[in-house]
Amino acid sequence: MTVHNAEIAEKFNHLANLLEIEGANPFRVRAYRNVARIIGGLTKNIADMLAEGEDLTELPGVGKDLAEKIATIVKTKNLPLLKQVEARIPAVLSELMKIEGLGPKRVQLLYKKLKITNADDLKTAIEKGRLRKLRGFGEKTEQNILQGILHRTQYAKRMKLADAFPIVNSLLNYLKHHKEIKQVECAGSFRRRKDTVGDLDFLATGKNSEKIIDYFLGFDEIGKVLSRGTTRSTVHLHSGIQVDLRVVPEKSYGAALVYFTGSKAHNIAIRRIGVQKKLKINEYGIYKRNKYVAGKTEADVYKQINLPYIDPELREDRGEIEAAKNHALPNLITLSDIRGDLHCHTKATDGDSSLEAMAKAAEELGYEYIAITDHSSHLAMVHGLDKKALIKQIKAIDRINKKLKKLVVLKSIEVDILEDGSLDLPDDILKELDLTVCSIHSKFNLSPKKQTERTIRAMDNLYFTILAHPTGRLINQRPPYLVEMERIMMAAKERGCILEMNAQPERLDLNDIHSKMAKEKGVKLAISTDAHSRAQFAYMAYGVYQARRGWIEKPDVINTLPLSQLGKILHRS
DNA sequence: GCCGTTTTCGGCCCGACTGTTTTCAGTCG
Repeated sequence: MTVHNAEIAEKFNHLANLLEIEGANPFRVRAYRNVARIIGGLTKNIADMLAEGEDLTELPGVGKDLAEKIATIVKTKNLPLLKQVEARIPAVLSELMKIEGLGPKRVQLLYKKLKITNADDLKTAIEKGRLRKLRGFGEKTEQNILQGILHRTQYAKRMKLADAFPIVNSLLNYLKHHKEIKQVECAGSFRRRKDTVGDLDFLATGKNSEKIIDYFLGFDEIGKVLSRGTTRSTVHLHSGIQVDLRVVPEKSYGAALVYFTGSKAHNIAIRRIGVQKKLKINEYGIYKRNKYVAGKTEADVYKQINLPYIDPELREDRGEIEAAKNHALPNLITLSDIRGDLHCHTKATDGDSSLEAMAKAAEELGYEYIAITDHSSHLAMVHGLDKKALIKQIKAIDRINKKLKKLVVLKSIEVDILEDGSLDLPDDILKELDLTVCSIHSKFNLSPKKQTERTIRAMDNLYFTILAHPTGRLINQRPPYLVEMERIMMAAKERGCILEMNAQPERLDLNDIHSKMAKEKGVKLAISTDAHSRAQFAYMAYGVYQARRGWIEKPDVINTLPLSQLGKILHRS
């Protein structure tokens, strides 16, 4: 079994944490964190790259030493240096660093002086008043750490992007009502449209920053104020979500927006370019010999370092800066490019709305087509359709298409891929459909090899069109099932099959990295909502966000095509 | 540990806020 990129990245992150606690050279620690991030964002398997004889030192931030360490992990599944460090200090200290208010220095002190290695020990020590005897620790710090432990046990998970939207909108509405505030935006991973969001970073401009901070602290959803300065404040909402507000002058808005949108790695990369050009870049602007030269808009900031504007979704230091330098940034897909939805359900199985209601809603959205894809009978708990029921639905669609003027309803099914790779309905009925959406809903625990071969066997069926939610993950609920994604993509490409970017907020499957991988391999995508009600057609936005994070452009996505061209893609053979 | 239009050595992004301090370390983003 080959080592996954994520496992390699995890080893380096863990190593970085432990070395940081030991007080190692911070730049060496950063080098390990950096390589973890680079590997985590790769669209190729490191193991495959090595097998093909690629030189890993070509990767940014990877030199001779790291290339050797990576090769050792791939060969032996072990990192000897990590073993050595773990022999010196307990591996679990890495976990303590995740508690708010605890960094490497404090964790080191707690371990050295009080032999504390976990949150339970720490809580006991605080309750017995042992912490405040340490130099640099006082009563307040004790209480803050205690709160940090509590907060972490209650709100360990990042929220789904879709869950952030209503909170962001309500706070934006509140802030926009203050006359001192000129501009306000939610930046951070929310603005990069990452699939999950940790805390929310708001940015506002205005002259009287203290008044603005005061007003912010009057927001009625605020539970606890963690910090409060003249230009910045951090709070927890009643819901447990952390919100930061930063106030800067208007001329700094662009620079601050770049800074607060991140990612951190992207910021470091552009500041480094600044250093090369003898420019200092911070959240207030770009400075040449301490003189302000730009910062009002984001485009101004990028222009000063000779780069075009980079869309927030791309700002992960995953090649966007290189692409910007070469004028090769993607022209990202937008919601208005979408002409139809190729995956949705009706009352016939587990949807909430009738066929007619779904068609009407799609027409109101201005779509040219939708595919009705109810479940097949193998999914018994939703009363999936058998052949007879599907024939009945086909006839109903024929009747409704006669009535519709602007929209065409395509006949389809979300057909289960069975354990042996066969489809859950016979070919003689599948051939009557315009397309099929094929998915795995059982046997998630097969070995990666078996799961992959199951999927590829299914694609061998000439009536297989789209592979739905290719990894089956449910954010915060179920990990992706293990498949060899590169093999699946190559198989899809050879056979003319499409991969789905499922837009349900808890799925977003393919993820961003897999989307980018699909694009690089030339595999076409369908962005589909899997709507189970009329309202869920709106999830298309989340699918498009995720696709944008995966560098996807309009031509990569089949449901940007007019119906006349779509048919050619859907029919294989 | 990485890296090179000042460099193969000596740098490495930059600033706000808190708490425990008497001038600053630690943490966070």
